[in-house]
Amino acid sequence: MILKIVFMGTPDFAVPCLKKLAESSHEICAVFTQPDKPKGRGYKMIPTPVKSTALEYNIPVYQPVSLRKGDDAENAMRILKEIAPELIVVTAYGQILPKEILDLPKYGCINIHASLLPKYRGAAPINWVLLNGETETGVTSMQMNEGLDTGDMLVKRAVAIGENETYPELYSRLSEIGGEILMETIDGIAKGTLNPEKQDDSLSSYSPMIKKEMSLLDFTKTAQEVHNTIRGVTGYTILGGKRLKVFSSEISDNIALTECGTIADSGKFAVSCKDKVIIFNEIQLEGSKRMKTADFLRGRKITKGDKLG
RNA sequence: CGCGGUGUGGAGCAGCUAGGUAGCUCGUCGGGCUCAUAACCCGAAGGUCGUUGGUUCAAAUCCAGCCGCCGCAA
Repeated sequence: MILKIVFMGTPDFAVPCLKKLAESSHEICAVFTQPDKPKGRGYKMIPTPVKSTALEYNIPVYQPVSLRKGDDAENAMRILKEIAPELIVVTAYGQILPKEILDLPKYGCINIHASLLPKYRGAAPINWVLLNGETETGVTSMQMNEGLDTGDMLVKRAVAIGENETYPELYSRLSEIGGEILMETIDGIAKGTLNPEKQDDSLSSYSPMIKKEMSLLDFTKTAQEVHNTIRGVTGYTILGGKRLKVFSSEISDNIALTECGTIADSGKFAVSCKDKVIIFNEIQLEGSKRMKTADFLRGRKITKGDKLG
């Protein structure tokens, strides 16, 4: 069965889903994505990843400012009614759909969410899973309702998280899985083989948006907590008055602890936390590019006892 | 025109403020030491100093434009 589908999504995470759809036999009538915004240095206008992908496949793109109010919302509603999709697929779109849209397609709207629902509902599940040091996460598809990630679950797949796995790595893995889950879900809808499962609200948790202050490393915390911050939101600290981003790290059991926030081993860029020493593996100093710490240390000497932060 | 940093042999950096022989830590190659080594010693190769133009007797260094990379902000 070939379905008429409208796709809604914005960031990289949604791209594998869109690609799978575009390469399937289904008819992708339109893509909705957030408006282009001035971004980056010099406020250049950058199209969203989903927009770029849609254009590659010659799918019409719509970018309403809002789906809930204003002229844009009315236009969007008119367009959607005209298209009359049988299914709307939403992945990390960044807008809340009004009930009118949820009820429009014959098969309703489905959403791909990067967590094992009902845990980690909300905007930033991947970050929070890492911040909390979870060892397992996954991707869930659901039949959307008016709540935030509260719809009935359709297909779910769990994956193990690596000890040192970082946000970009997990993000990319889960986005690929998202594409697979989506196709399974659509197959299930077409064949009528799905068994929607209600979410148990008593087990639910919520993952709010990430604030940038959360990335600042606090070496008075345990090494595991610092490590999880680096993994979850890419940590940063201050070295010689400059911002130092830390992209990846590992915890060491062999290096002797020194005062919190000081260099414990200058040959490895090891920093003491509350209980153990953490080793930075990949860093970037403000104004410079991202590099392995081994490379960094060739040009910039640090001394045991130097203080960060 | 949002603010700022940066571009030097294969890697990471110093040198630029007060123009005048290209330096450091590594890597690579050759040799030595060693039972042996990622360790140590000796030696070698490798750079139009991002690019274009300007000032100058002379520019990596001063001036202007362009390109690339990056931090902040959004």
